[in-house]
Amino acid sequence: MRKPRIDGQETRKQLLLAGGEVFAARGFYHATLAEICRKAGANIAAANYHFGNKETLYVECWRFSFDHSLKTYPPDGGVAEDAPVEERLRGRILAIMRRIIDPRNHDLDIVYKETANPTGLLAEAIQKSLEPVFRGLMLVIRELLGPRASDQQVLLCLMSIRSQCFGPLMQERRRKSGSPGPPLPLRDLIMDDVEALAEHVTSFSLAGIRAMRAQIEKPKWTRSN
Amino acid sequence: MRKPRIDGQETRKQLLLAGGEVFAARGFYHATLAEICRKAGANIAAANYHFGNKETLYVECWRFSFDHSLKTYPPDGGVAEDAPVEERLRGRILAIMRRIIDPRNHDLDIVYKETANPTGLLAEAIQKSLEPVFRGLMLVIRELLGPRASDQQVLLCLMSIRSQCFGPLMQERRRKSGSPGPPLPLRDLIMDDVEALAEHVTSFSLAGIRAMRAQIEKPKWTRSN
Amino acid sequence: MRKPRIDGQETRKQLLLAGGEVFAARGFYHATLAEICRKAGANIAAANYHFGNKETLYVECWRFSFDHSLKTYPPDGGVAEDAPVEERLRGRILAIMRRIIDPRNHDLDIVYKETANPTGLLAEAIQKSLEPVFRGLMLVIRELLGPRASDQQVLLCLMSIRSQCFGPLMQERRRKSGSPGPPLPLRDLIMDDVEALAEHVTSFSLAGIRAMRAQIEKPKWTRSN
Amino acid sequence: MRKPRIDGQETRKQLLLAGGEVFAARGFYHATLAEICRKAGANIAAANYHFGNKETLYVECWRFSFDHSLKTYPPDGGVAEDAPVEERLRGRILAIMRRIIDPRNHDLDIVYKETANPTGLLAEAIQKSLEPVFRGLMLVIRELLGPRASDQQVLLCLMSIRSQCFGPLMQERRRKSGSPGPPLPLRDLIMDDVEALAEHVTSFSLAGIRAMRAQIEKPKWTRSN
DNA sequence: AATGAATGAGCCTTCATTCAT
DNA sequence: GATGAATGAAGGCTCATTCAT
Repeated sequence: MRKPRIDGQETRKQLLLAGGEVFAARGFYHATLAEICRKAGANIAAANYHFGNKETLYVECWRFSFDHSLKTYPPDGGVAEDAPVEERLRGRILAIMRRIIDPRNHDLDIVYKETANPTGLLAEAIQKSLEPVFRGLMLVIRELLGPRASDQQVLLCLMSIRSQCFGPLMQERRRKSGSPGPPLPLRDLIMDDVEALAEHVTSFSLAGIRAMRAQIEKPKWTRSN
Repeated sequence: MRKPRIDGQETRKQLLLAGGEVFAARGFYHATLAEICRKAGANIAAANYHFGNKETLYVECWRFSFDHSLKTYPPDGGVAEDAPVEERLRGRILAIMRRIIDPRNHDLDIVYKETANPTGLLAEAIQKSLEPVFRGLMLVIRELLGPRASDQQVLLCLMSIRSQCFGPLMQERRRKSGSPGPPLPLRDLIMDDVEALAEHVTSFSLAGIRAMRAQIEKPKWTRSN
Repeated sequence: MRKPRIDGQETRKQLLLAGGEVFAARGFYHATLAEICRKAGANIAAANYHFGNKETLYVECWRFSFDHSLKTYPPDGGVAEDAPVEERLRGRILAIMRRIIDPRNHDLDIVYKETANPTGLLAEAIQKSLEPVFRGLMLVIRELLGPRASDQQVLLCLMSIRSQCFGPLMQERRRKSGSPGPPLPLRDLIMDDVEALAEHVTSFSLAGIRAMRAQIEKPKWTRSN
Repeated sequence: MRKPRIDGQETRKQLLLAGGEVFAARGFYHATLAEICRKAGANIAAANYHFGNKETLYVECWRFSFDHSLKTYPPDGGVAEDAPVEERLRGRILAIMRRIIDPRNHDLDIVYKETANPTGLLAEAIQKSLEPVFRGLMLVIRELLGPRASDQQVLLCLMSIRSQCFGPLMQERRRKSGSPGPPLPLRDLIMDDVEALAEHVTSFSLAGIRAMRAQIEKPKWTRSN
């Protein structure tokens, strides 16, 4: 009753796909090889055959998921480099949100779970792969804040935008995970229209950034006012 | 050789305190009764004796932690009801952040872990206890947005502020948990000064809200522009 | 269906006894907690409850076995300190052999298995507990060799005696372990009479030691002869 | 991408060599086919392909190792049959010890491990191949003991010599296996000079045998003394 | 009231073996 | 002839829970 092999790497790929799902849904510790292998249609020993142990499988799943994610959703959102800076900000915010919302995408879910219950196994991998994303966002923010903005001010704005992108993920995941109900009415309306959400975050943040720029460039009058 | 107990409820209280710590640090699934009981200086069977099972202990720990948290940090931040609305917003944002930062406070950590790995056990409790907090924040936002704002617009702004308050928590926790390093420089400077962070979130968000109000109240001109 | 507890430490003791048997029969790696617990009439988790892990159980079993062994068979064989040196040698040799032969004794079997497949867990324990035995034997040998014997000469004789004591153990164990048959005829006759075996080793070794002493004290004549 | 093989039997030979090493180092149960095949530069399935199962490989490895061992170290130590009997004893003792010490030789290590954890697979093979060695030694001993010695007396002396040859192996192997330190000082001095060790065992044993012969041939005077 | 002792379920991992190529 | 892939069995360990005291 051995399973016929269409491709030698097929089982491995199925394990990576199933692992991405399960690790995203449960996190490293609560995920079980049994569930992953069942979803992949493989024996429970297959995971250890292909990846040696659970930890390696975890890292490989994230890498696999991240690679696919990056291809599908380029960080610049497909907006041209010479487009207006507001457009480029909108593009980047939308790209992040689409990555988060896409149910076939698991890399950011895994990062989220990893942050909640750190294993330390993804620390390096996450930094290496997310830094470019945030660095690109930072350049856009710096451009919007003007040349006199300090590093700390740029980072504060980055935090604000970043949090608005990732924040809704928490609630969205609870909805899918079968939690009883939304904590507040109307939430679903928001979540079902990513573009509207991205539009809000963009305009909300643009206003915040412009206010900060105004304060930077006219500190005396602002105070005296 | 019985351990002296002035009050039979002392062990129970120690279990609630230790449980708050451990559930906050590890989440429901990864927390073990053994660790909780060890920290509480109690036998491993004490948890089940006092609370019946792990699940009940979990809910009780959160409730205990939340009650204490609410007393220590009233949602209005101690700002008078007749203070300017901007001050009341600043007060509420600062109150949330202080709750998060306070290392003796565990309720929001537990909520965070619960969101990452939902058990469903806290859904109702969280909603009942957090709703007043957000509802208070919503009233302030509605006041700032003006009478013509829709529910959805209020909720969008609530989401923006809420995310900016909770977002940094993720990274802050990673720092304490012994994760190697900050993903970006200067982060520590921000986290060590909660008031500065709250000030940023407040002014950043006030600008966002005001921009939205401007758009609400002058829809024609905005459109025609 | 919980097992009634006559004594709280009863299970622990049964585990130590069963562990001694199984570790002696199979060695650390091939011994299984399942077999030990079955023999002890305990659940497979009981071993981990009482000892934490297999390694600790291993060390404790050896210690338990060694303590009992040392009480039952004092290294001097019960011979008075002022008895003739030949008698003291005979007593020590007989004590070692009785320890080895006694089927209820497992400490030397465990040492033997540990030597074949070292875990490193017993290194310190063995040295601390066997050194006194061999040191006592060494003093007797030095007395027999005379004051002019070098350390190395004493150690060579110690090795000769020691090997003659332990050597037969190898074959004896094979007989009990169900190996088909003795490699040579008449072996059983020897093994069934420990006293005769000890007598042989004593007189054989005394002759060897005396010959060495003769060579030490009359080196010129021996050579010229 | 097939690995080039000049001779189809090359892999088989490499497996026998690698198996000898690993079985000698770990014994049958603790040795793994994976390690053997890795050392042999072969696929993990090669072992079962060539030998059917682990047990057959084990027996074949021992046979292979023993055949080579017997060629390299003839039991008589290369001493002529008409040499003095003491010389012939010395030759045989030295031959055994050299076989044991030679790091490329594994057959006696395998026997040692087999004795510690018997599989029963080598019982017949060992007897058939070791009996000639001990039988040769026995003839020499009988010659030294004289015509009036009983079989049992010959066997006792055989045991004494045999044990002195094999005994040090236990400690020597522990030194190589990375065990921390020698149980007694100066041991290394002894082990590093096989010839000196063999010389000691020879003269020590000759004295023992001669003493036994004296007792055999003058039983009355000895008793009356 | 409180606890030491015990247990069953479940997990990750190793390993010899087998199958299809 | 030879091997990559896959699998079932078994082992050590963790943990929430329960029992008897």
